[in-house]
Parts: sequence; structure tokens; C-alpha cells
Amino acid sequence: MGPVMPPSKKPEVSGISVASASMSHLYQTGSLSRALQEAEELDLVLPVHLALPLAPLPGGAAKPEKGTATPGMEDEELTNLNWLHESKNLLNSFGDPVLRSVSPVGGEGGGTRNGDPDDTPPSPSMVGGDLPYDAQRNPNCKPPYSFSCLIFMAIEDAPSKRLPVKEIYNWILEHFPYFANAPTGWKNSVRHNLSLNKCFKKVDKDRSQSIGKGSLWCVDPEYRQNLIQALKKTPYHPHAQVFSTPPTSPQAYQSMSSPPIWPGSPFFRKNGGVLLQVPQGVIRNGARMMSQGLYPGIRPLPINPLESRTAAVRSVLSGGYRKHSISHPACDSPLVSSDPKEDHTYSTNQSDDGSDYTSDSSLRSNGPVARDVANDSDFDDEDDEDDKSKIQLEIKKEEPRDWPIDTIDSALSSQQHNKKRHHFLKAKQRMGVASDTLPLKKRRTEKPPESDDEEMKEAAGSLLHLAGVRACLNNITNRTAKGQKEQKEPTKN
DNA sequence: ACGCACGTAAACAAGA
DNA sequence: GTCTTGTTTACGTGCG
Repeated sequence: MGPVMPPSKKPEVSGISVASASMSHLYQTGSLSRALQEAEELDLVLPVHLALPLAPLPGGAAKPEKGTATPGMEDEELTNLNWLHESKNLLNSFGDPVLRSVSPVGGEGGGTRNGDPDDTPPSPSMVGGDLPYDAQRNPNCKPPYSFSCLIFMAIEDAPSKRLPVKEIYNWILEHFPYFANAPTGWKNSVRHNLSLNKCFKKVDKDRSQSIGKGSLWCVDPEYRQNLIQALKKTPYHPHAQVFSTPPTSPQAYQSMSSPPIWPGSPFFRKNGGVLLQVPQGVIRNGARMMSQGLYPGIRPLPINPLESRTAAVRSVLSGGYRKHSISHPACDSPLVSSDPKEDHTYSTNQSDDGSDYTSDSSLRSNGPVARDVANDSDFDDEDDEDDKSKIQLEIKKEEPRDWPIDTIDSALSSQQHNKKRHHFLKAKQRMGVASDTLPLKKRRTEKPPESDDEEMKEAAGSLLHLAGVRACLNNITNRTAKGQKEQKEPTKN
């Protein structure tokens, strides 16, 4: 039984475009907190992303981001670069409407599949009884996310979109206090997932800026949609019908509603238990979304604009998260070659993956994931983003191609059951997939490297979006010349 | 009953 | 030697 969301009784902020533009300005000028406090005093319901910066950490103190501020960087530069960087990242990563539709409700415990369809009621076996998962209120409740999702979120939450294992641990610990007291086996599970799950890849690290032992891990762009699907399926969302609609264009992204605040989220409580939903147009007009709001129910970290800006500058100027020597988010650096070891169940052809994953295009054919990406590209080029029925149709067309993340891995991991494997292979054959194009970890021969193109498309769309954002901002801040200059700079990256 | 997705434990190797 | 990281195997659980 899903929680019944009380209708909002508070007046929404009027003047959406003004609100969104003002929000951007307020955030940049550091007066967002003041504005939010004023709004709170006025008993106004604010859009999610406006309020999230006020979401407190139980401990109270702001958690500084790793690394240090770039010396000599003017705060103004930091602000603007951060704006550009974060907008791109948030649009590309968190702005994904599927991701935004996620809310953390689902089954509990190992072996529980969080596979509630979007339009079905939540599992009765919710975490913490009938209440949705709330890391703050029920810190000892096991998060409903699978480890794959946790890792995915951790990596996506990183400015550089790549993290060492230890940072993944830390992210999980910070956002899910449950693991602080959980048996240490969960770390093993994390590593197990990283190694086994094809969605995650090791990234070559700059030896001159070594982070120590271990590698960085990133989300394989090829399988990002799979992870998004997994995240999407993890919870039930009361507004799933609203938010499960994928965009057909960057404009569609922008015009989509941002997520309502999940009842477990701090802002939900802050607003008297009113389920919030950002009015359409706020996102369109360039409102920022805070990552903490994209995984509702997860223990949020307070946002320090300066630190966040600093991280952004590290990524934008120095080509990435300095500590991790990143050149570009989302895997543009060569991935670590997997040593072509002896044949294993999961890596019968590891050398395929051993090379830079952008270089094995010739080995990739039209596997299911490849078709996914290809169709996604077509999808993004759709013009008729307002035709909702068409969108829904597209959703239905997508679903048969939705490959479970670990379908093959899992099937093959039970190798002792040859029967299983046989059935799986037969199923694959029914789906028209060649047996040698399994999306196995360390074995990617399915598709050409469209990820870079995808990245470029996303970046281009984001920059187009930013153009509107900046125009909006400029109307308010009278900083037209500077704003235009700053729009151009990220295109060099 | 079975397949699937997922979690957990454990063994092992390599490197810091 | 110890710890961390990474890989792999095996098995258990819950659900459809």
C-alpha cells in the first residue's frame, strides 16, 4: 500500500519563470538560503530544487567535498563555471527523467527484487513497515536499492563520474547510515558488484596523480540505461506515471516536471508533509536540480556552493576531479585494460574489453544494448515531444529491449546448473541474440562506441539549454556579456 | 518447480 | 605481514 500523498494546501510560488531565473541568480549570488528562509517564513511551497540546499545533515555540519579549492580562482569564475558544469552534469546525469522518477521504496533484504512496475502499487514489504524508506528517520533500515543502484548513484553523484572503491564505500555510508552498522560483508558485495556487473568499468588513472591502490570506477555508458532502468524499477513512485515519461528531446527534458519530494525526504517534512512538485517551466527555464533531490529519501548532504563550485572548476578547468585525475566526466579516458587472463565463466574473452572501450567498435555488433543506445539516439531526435501518447508508445517499444543488468551474469554464474544456462541461451536465441554477443562483464562486443557521441549530444543539448538559462539569468543580473562568454567556454571541453 | 535477480560468503591473487 | 582491492565461485533467498 503506497503512501497517500496529501494534496498541497500551500500556495505555490507564482511566476514560474521569474522564480526559476531568480533561483538561479539567488544560488549564484549565495542568497538562496536567505530567500528560502524568507519563503519558509511566508509559508510558501517551493520547488524541490530550491529547497534542497536547506536540507540539513543530521549532524548539522556541512560535509566538505574532497579536494581543495583551486587556488587563485575568483569566486565569480567559480560560480559561473560551476553553473555551467553542474547544469551539464545534472542534465546529463540527474536530469534524466527516469532517474528523477526514482524514489526509494521497495522490497527489503537479499534476493528481493525491486521490480515493481511503475504503475503498480508498492511492495507490501516496504522498508520500515508501511513507511517509505527514509535514511534519516530509519537509519537502520536496509536501503531498498540494490548494490548496483547504490554504486551507480555513488558514481553519478561524483563530479567526475568516477570513484575509487573507497569513495564508493564512503558515499554509501554517508547516504545510507544503515551500512555503518551493517556487517562488513556489504563492502565485499560492492566489490563483487563492481567486478561482476558489466555496467561498471575501471578507469585508467593518472599515475602522476595516483589516488593510491585501486582504480577508479565509472559507469559504462553502454549500460547506463540499464542502470537507470534498474533504478527506475527499484522503487514505486506515487507519481510514476508523470515522471516515467521519457523525453523526446532536450526540450522535453527541460519541460518535464522535476521530482516530487518523497515523503521521507527532509524537505517533505520541512513542508509539513506536502508532496511537492516543481511546476512545469521551472526546469525549462534553467532551474538547477540538486543531486540530493534526485534520490529522494537518501540522506542528503548539505550543499556548500563554494565547495561545489570548486569541484566543478576542477572538472571543467583541470579536466576533472583533480584527485582522480579525470579529464572528462563519464569515461572519456581510457579504461583500464583487463588482463587477458585465463578463461573464466564471466570473461571468456576478456581481451575484448582489455582495450579502450572506444576502440573495440569493430567487434561490436547490434546487441541488445547497442539497439538500446541507437534507439535512444533516435528517441532524442524526436521533435514531437509534446505528443504524450506517442511518448507512451515509445516507452512500450523500449521495454522489450530492456535487458536486466545481470541477467546473463546471473544465469551464467549458476553454471553448475547447466540446465539453467541452456534455458537462458535458448531464451536469448528466441530474442535473436547471438550467443557470442553476451553483454558480459569484460566482454563487450555488442555495439560500436556510441557513448562519446551520446555524450556530445547530451552536452550539446545541455549547452543549448544553458543558452536559455543564461539568457534568463542575464535578464535579471544584467551580466549579458560575461554570461555569453561563459557559455562558450565549456564547449571547448 | 523453475528461472531470475540479488545478496552474501569465501577463496584467492596482487599490490600498497 | 597486514590491509585493501579486485576477481571469481558457490550458494541462499525472495519473487513471479
